[in-house]
Amino acid sequence: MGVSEPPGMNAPAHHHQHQHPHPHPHHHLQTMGQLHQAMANMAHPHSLSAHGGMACVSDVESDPRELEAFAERFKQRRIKLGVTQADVGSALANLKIPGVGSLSQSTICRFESLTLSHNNMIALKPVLQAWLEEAEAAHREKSSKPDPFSGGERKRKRTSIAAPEKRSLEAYFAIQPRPSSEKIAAIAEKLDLKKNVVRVWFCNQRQKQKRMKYSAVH
DNA sequence: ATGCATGAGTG
DNA sequence: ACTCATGCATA
Repeated sequence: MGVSEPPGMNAPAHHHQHQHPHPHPHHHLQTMGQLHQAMANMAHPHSLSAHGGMACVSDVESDPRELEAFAERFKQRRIKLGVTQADVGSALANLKIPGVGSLSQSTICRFESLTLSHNNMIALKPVLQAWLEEAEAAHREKSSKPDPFSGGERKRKRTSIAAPEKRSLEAYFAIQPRPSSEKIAAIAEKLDLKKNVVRVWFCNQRQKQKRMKYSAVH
């Protein structure tokens, strides 16, 4: 696993982070810069109050501030170990935690930048924390272990919605975030896009609104 | 880092 | 048909 992470610099604008699953014609510096928002949430807890029985199935009690702090620490320590987001994702499978397999670079990235839903963050935290501990322990032992991994193949194409169309969609979304199937069809025709593309766009837009960073009062 | 997409689960 | 967690492909 000793994939290296080039000491990246941050460019405030846009940068790429490439964790090459396989050799590529061009290289990028891996960098990451995330603005930190200072959020002052109050979400306050603990009222140990007594509520009758205890039949609850989920009492996720983790404040946003705690998560934010963890994500930040996680990222720094991960980089310190010289491990990429993609490496973390695949290494998770080696932890053999029941019901936990590997994750993609995307998901690790989103965890670090808090662009996942609150529940998703809560669910992933213990797993990533476990990985981090293992990784740091192994690092101390420094028992070098090579890991020959090979790449994959290229497949799918990604449709891209042009800026003008995107602006229209945003306008529609503003007035109606959940258009009916027929409304979607109408929009699709006006913008000359496939109906399914429009439908998925709305779904993703809604999901975006629910991400930690933008959803919680900030 | 992020846009568009899939699939499981729910109603 | 939607939500939610997640990922491939790409900027």
